Amino acid sequence: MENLTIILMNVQEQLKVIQQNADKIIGLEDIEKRLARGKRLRIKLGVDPTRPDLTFGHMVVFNKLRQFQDLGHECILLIGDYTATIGDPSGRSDTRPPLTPEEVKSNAKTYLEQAFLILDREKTIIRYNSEWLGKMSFGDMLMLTRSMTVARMLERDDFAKRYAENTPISIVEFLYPLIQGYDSVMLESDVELGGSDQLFNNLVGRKLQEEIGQEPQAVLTLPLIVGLDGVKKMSKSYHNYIGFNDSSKDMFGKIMSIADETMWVYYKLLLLLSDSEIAALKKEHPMQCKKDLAKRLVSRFFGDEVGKKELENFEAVFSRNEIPVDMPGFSWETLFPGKPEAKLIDILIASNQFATNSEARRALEQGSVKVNQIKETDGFSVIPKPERDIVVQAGKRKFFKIFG
RNA sequence: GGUGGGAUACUCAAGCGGCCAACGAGGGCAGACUGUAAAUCUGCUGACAAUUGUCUACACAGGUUCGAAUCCUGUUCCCACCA
Repeated sequence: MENLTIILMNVQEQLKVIQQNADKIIGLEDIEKRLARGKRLRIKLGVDPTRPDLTFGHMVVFNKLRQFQDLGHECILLIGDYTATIGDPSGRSDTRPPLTPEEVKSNAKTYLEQAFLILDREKTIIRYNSEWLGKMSFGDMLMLTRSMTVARMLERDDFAKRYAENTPISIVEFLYPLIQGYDSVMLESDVELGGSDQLFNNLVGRKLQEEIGQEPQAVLTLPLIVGLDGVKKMSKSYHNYIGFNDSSKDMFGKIMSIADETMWVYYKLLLLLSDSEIAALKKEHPMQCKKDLAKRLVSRFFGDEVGKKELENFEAVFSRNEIPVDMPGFSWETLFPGKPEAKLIDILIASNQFATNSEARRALEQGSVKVNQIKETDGFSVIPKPERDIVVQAGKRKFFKIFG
């Protein structure tokens, strides 16, 4: 079945798919040669299970792996479980504590659950680098370090920068690219995927394979996607990300909050639209395009029904200033058992929608609170136990309902 | 191993004995304006408290003082330079 796909699609057609959205491809001719002789390519994507929450940044790379899957190639998702238990030192900002094997295992599990929202579960081969790294001796490791020089390491952009700025670089960090490269040797991969920041590391794999006499892997990097701020790359540490685990409402809202320019990038990298398709979209009203983007992406993760629902919700709340179709609700009796009335401030606090009481107070002071669509600034105004539902709103995002 | 420098709220970064819950910038939140945004302008941004009150905070532990983020002592961690 898979082989059939390969036969049906000729080399040039495949190369076109493979090259779509690629940032850099090192060894394109190697890919072409292997395809020409009918080889089923082995694709490697290494993932780091220290942070199990996937963002749309990961989606760009997963999309590419998915494309390879659809072409019928052999796709390996390599979980860096061994490396995670050592601790990833790359954090200039925060040092990540090494994880225990149990943590790694459970992280990997949640990671995979999310990854399969994009990947084809049936066609994904899962491997763990502890399979071989766990068996390596110190001597083996020393052998490996012979293939790399300090000067070459310092070619890597971020190392060079940090060295110049006197920011510390730990020796383990020098070891990481080697370890990653060794993974490629063990897997005998034909192509390694990664974000554009992984170029150097992935090239180390290519080099090691060559030294050992394997056919060197090609390296295909994908652009890093820009985050919600429209400036920095999407990353959890910048708090500018959209996560696979976000609620459908948050996902929709976050997408709507991106800048217009960012939207086209998302169309291209996340939905894989072609340039001509995007050019056509640009003729439409940007707001319409953005709503459509949000709806399509939310549908991708939550299904068409939810996508449609969130669109309606958004239009109601933001375009028509209405209340959303669904929101959290509390019954009066659970909040104020036996009480015939309550102060507005106490209602806000009891609803648990505010991180602190002060925050609730501030919302009132700033005039963002509405009760049944009517603005309220006095926290001490008394609300009687309602006969019918009342809707409380704070800002554009917080809504909740109290039923009597 | 030696010498110097540093540790302040989400981040960066002032403050160097009272006027400090702590300048300023970024971020976040809210309001105005808009096409959802972006940009712009304005306000808020430790907690608790029915206005000006209390508590907790400036690495940690003590001390000096009427009073300390600010001075002293010790501890921990970080950085640079020299070995």
